[in-house]
Amino acid sequence: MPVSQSLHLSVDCVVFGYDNNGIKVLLINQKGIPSDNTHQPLTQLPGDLILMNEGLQQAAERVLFDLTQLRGVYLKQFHAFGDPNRVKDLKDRAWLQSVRHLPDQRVVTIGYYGLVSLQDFHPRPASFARSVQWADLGEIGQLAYDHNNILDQAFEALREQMESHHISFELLPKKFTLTQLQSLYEVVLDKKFDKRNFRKNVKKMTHVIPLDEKQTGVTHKPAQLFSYNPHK
Amino acid sequence: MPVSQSLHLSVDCVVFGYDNNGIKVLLINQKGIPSDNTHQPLTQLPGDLILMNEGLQQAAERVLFDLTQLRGVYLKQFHAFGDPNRVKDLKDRAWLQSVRHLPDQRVVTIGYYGLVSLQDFHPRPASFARSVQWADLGEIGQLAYDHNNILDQAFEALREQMESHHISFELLPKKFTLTQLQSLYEVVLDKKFDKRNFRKNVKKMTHVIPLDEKQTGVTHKPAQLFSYNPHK
DNA sequence: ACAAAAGTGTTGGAGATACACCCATGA
DNA sequence: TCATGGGTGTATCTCCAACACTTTTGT
Repeated sequence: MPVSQSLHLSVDCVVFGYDNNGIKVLLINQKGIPSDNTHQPLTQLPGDLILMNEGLQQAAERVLFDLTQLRGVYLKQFHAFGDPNRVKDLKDRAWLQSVRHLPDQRVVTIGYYGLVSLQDFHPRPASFARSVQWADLGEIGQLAYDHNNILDQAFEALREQMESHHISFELLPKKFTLTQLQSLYEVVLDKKFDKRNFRKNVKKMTHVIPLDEKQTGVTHKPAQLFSYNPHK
Repeated sequence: MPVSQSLHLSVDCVVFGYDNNGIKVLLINQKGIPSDNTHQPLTQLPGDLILMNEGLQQAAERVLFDLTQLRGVYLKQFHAFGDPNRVKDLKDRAWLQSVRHLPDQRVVTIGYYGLVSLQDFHPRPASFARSVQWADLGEIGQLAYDHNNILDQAFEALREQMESHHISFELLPKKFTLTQLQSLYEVVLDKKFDKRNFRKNVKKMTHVIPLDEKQTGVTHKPAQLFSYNPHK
């Protein structure tokens, strides 16, 4: 019986970055392969094989760090992708042959997504990432493997989480103004909200707590900062 | 680098069964091991290793069929479980040694859940299942591996799906009365609904369509049957 | 004093909730 | 004819959406 004796398992991280100009995604560019000029280095999500003794969540965090040096991003599992041919595409062959011992092996991957404030997280490439970029969600070209699909489903998951108001506040910046929170909602859900109504709703959420602290360095009335208490 | 060269991947199916008396779960009892009287056959969710050339969804459907002979159950992926020690518990060792070539190997599993009407689906044990049972959700003892945990999370996923009204109607019986639908909601969400209000809401759902058909064989006014159109 | 974003209440309407009686069937 | 669940409408209330001006700070 041909069971899953030899199957690779990976994690892929879809890290959304947020500032006042919209939503971006963290992508890495593969290193070129020195002795191969047929290889077009592709862009992909940060992801790699898991190690034998680490948990899945742990693997996602490690892989994200290994490739982009980001730490402390809250990652949430959203889906496993296991099409037997998901890494068999021609465009991906040269690269896989250069980085894997068994490049033809089937790879099942577990997708994680996260959301960070662009001001707080500054990725730097490492390992097999030649470079790292925050790419605009609207302007993503072809990615390696089935990563366009993974990205779409990750964004869908993020959106659903916000819509259902089951917000993991782990996904949000630690300190924020209500205007920032509102425009995050607006850009993710692609909807406008009324400022006063939005604030009324936030005040009902007992896990959103006002701090004794104000914005500084702004050229207008400084806003109150808020934080969240995940244990509520 | 110790990568995931040798790692097993499985699927586990959490099939909830519904009739007017509440929610049940489909469990299988492991066969005894002839030459081993230290082995206590355990109860577990239907699940097994995936094959090399099948997709994950396909694997879930096949495994469910192999063990319980059920076909046509709509299964939805909800989470991957990958704790490195999830199959290392003492209680599971004897069994794994009897069924696996590499019993000590790490196993990552993808969880699927489904919901069926108890009247329409009659499982029969096959493969390594000695017997099959619909167990009452409130009365589940210790299961093999981390299956108690998987079960809890599956029920949580089902509940969330119903709460958010993103109901996959694939999960519901093909033909149903509004009272049946209501009491399904009630038993899953553990809440009572008002009959008239519930019906008003259902009438707004354009994918719930009334049939020209009535209940038969009941000792009271026969109810109209409804179905759903998933393409709406 | 001006620019720029922060902050704040009220009202009308839609949608949710509460509630009780007649109907069709099989025994 | 009786027992059983099926099926229906209305009044109230709650919650959500719409809406505009004053406040605080830096320059």
